[in-house]
Amino acid sequence: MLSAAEQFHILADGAAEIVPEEELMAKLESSVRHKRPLTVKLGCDPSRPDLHLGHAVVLYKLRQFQELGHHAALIVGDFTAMIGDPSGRTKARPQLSLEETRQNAQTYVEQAMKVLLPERLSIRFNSEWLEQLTFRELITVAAQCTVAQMLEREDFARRYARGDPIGLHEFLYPLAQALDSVAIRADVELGGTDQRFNLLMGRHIQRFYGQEVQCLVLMPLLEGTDGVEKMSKSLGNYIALTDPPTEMFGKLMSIPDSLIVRYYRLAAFASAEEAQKLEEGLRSGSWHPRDAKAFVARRIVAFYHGEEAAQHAAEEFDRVFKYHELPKDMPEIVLPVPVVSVVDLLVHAGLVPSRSEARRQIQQGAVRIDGERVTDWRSEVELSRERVIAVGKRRFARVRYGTAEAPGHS
RNA sequence: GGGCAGGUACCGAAGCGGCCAAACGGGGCAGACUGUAAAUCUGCUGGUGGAAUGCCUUCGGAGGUUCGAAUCCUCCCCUGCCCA
Repeated sequence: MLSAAEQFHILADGAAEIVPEEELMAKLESSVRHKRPLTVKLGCDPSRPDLHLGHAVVLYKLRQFQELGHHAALIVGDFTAMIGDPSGRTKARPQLSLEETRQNAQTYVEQAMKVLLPERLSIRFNSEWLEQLTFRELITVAAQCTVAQMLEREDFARRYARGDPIGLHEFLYPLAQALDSVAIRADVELGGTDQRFNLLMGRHIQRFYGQEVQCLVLMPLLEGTDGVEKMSKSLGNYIALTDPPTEMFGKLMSIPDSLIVRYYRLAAFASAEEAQKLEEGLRSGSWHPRDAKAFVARRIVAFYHGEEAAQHAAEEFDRVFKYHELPKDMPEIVLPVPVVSVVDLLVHAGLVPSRSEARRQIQQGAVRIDGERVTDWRSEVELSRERVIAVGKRRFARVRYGTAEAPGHS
């Protein structure tokens, strides 16, 4: 087992903030002394079971705790997910049935396991204790906070100032999360920096229950592929852990140069030293930004899909974008008619959502068939031989004529 | 419970009887430029349509007035502010 100081060094690496540092150090020391692993909590929201690289930043930190012999506790917020957002305003918290919650939790865990270790891991559902909570107890807990304190939370403050609605129950969610910490007697809670308030509430409420309070390890928020907003599914700037290799690689290549080092650090889990080397290389010019980005992308893809897939994805990417060749594999569509209009072709191939959109794309010169740009949307295509159609730079399909019946199975 | 201001396309926000599928900005998509990008410039951005001052759906919901409504009226739902 590593010394407390060595552990601290590893754990602090990459963290945006540790609150408070001395306390974590003390906990680690006591852990080493008594050979008692720390319980490290990470909450997860099963209403959105698709994990992306932003989640991975925190998950990886949790894994580091595991590697150091500590115990990871994944808390599935099934209770809050079941309640949802009664006002129905936020789509972020849809109301889920118990079954949906279970299912989502399962896929969540499956995806999380791409980063976490299966050992020293426990998965708990917070309905286990929140369901039992009495109204009396809820009021007692709620009494530990003032409205002014709640309004300190940045998004509440902002929404309040803007005159946006805030549901009363929203004030209860931080408390629920804090009660999770109480329930499992968390020593440490992990989260993104945007979770600071909620995690601090855990300390507050733990103290109320006379427990030793948790430390916070806050991880930086990873920007999405747009390079500005934090990565999130609703903004559509995310890279999912389940994205296939080529797609993952492609998305990674589209991030702005300014994020190369950051992604290397946060998404490829490079150490501070490695990141510094890359940064210097970029500055001195010994690393071409494009190559650096590909290097980072490859390392990330390799983490989730293996070295071979990463290499394949990199080659495929070069083929399509660098040398403007066709991708090796693209969807193959079989149409039951020998001749179709280009517009129908695009729609049926699923390359475009509507006929109007197909027309627009053609008018804008985005459509190519066998490399030939299509200029007239009224033209027709003969499918006596296989055709390769491309819409824009990244949408491809191989289309040929044949009977519609796929190998039947029902 | 009362008063006031609001609810418009993916988001923000104009429109306030016909010229509105609805200005503008953001986002998205496409083209040019590149290193794949970013930045920049340009175009497109409800559906249908061999493209029409056409048809269909859309401006919180339901009715109504009108030749015609996002725009006027009635009721209802929702949000914010103020008062009680």
